[in-house]
Amino acid sequence: VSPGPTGRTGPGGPVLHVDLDEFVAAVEIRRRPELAGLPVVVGGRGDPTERGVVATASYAAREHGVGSGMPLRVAARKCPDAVFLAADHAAYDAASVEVMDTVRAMTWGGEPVVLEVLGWDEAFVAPRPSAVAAGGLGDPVGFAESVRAAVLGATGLHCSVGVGDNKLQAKLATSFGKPRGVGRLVSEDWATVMGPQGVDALWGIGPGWARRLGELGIRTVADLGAADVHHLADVLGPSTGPWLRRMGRGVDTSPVDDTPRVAVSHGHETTFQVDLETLDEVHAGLAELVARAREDVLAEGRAVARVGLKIRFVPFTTFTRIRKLPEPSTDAEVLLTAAVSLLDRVPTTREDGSLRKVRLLGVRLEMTPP
DNA sequence: TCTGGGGTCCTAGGACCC
DNA sequence: TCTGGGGTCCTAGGACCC
Repeated sequence: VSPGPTGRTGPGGPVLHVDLDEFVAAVEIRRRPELAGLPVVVGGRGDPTERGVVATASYAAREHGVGSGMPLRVAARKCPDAVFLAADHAAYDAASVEVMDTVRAMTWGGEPVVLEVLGWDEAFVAPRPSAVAAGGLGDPVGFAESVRAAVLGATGLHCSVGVGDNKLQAKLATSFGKPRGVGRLVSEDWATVMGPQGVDALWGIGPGWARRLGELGIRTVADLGAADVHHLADVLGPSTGPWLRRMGRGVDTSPVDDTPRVAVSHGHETTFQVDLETLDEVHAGLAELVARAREDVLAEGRAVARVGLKIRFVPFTTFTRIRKLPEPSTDAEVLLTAAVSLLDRVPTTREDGSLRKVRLLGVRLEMTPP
């Protein structure tokens, strides 16, 4: 793992968004070539009769209507011949490092690129400000093609690349390039390409915001860009309102920033294959989750400031509770005691005093700043 | 055929203090 | 004769993303 030199770009230069094609499925197919072209579904423990959902489906599986977030049982009904696999996080971590190291080693305009990693399979890429100022970057689309070729050559994995004048545009452009291609969306095309689309086509606007905006009569990206900013701020918040309007106009001034992310929290949660029915089982479940989350925190040499509990009862009623510790701690007993104590703030019993059936438990440990 | 798991950020509202 | 106005800390939960 070789972190690149720290840099960030200002507005002005081109921005690329690199997104691996069917990443998780592609990693599985790479090590098992006999799966190529077959419907492959990764999720849960790889058993479609269990509780779990699809994490990634190969393009062949998507042709059968299988998509991420879908219950595995549904996927098995839609595509009985699919190969179901358990998620192998370590393999995806390793493949991701291969890809990111490959891109990070590239130069653009004679200088190392700035690479901002977003997750396993996505990154923003920009030229350094000094390279922008010096000119001679060449055609960004040509550079995007060279990124695709480099990643494929070094890792055997295909990706798509978006080219834009900022991160928002580049991110959206990638979908125009998928799969195995380059898409382009720049400011001068914004109104034509994005204006007529629904607001939920934007990155960061999901069903919730789309519904709230719809109640204000704002349905398209063009509507959003033309909305009154004071009204949006009043109704949606002083920070969210203006942010939404800027998005409607294709404006995004956030830099591509390769400063390593500092984790805020670590957590684990489990949906049980069989609902828990006793308090002993719940305590044992919490002990397991606390232990796993604590290992992640210790691996970073950090301490825990707040302990969070998530509990989902049958059928699907979910509560979250969180508590600040009197002082930061990594002590296993302290963390577990805090997690268990949060159960007292949740309605855990039915009218007859018996425990409600527990479908999911989760623990989240929020850390002090490093 | 019921609805994962890992995260981040934002907002609202209550408590508390001056 | 109704109960100011900030500011900060804390928690619950919504919303979104991969």
